[in-house]
Amino acid sequence: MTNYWLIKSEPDAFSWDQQVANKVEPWTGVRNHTAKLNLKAMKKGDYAFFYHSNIGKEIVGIVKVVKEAYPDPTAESGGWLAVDMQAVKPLKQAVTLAVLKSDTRFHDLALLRQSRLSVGPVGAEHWAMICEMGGVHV
DNA sequence: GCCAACGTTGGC
DNA sequence: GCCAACGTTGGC
Repeated sequence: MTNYWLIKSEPDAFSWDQQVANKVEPWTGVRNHTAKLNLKAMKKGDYAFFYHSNIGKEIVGIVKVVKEAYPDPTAESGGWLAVDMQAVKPLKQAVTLAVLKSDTRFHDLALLRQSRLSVGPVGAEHWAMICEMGGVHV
């Protein structure tokens, strides 16, 4: 059973272009318990949207989980977790936060309901709709 | 630059 | 255990 997620990154700190260049990237630095639980629930092969917060405020690409949760090497303590993400493909057309907010079908999307959550789930229906809007299929 | 949301800290 | 103060995130 494949699950779908959305992960946020400020492009100033780590952008989609860097994700593509690096191919596989350790997703570290999550310091929020709700987000950590989401990381823990990720299975190898799950897909995630790559969202640019602050600058762009749009979904720009798709990544997949290639390594399930393991202790975050950037945390000295606290039991924080990381996963490894691999770039899959960019969206042909970025899907902006403004568009998602203006569409009532997305009102219960975690991204909109909890704006500060950096790792959140995406329902299968939402996933399919956003892929269609982005002009991609996985 | 401001502010809302929300998590964390510390006094009691 | 409650809650005020404070810090951070992220949209506008």
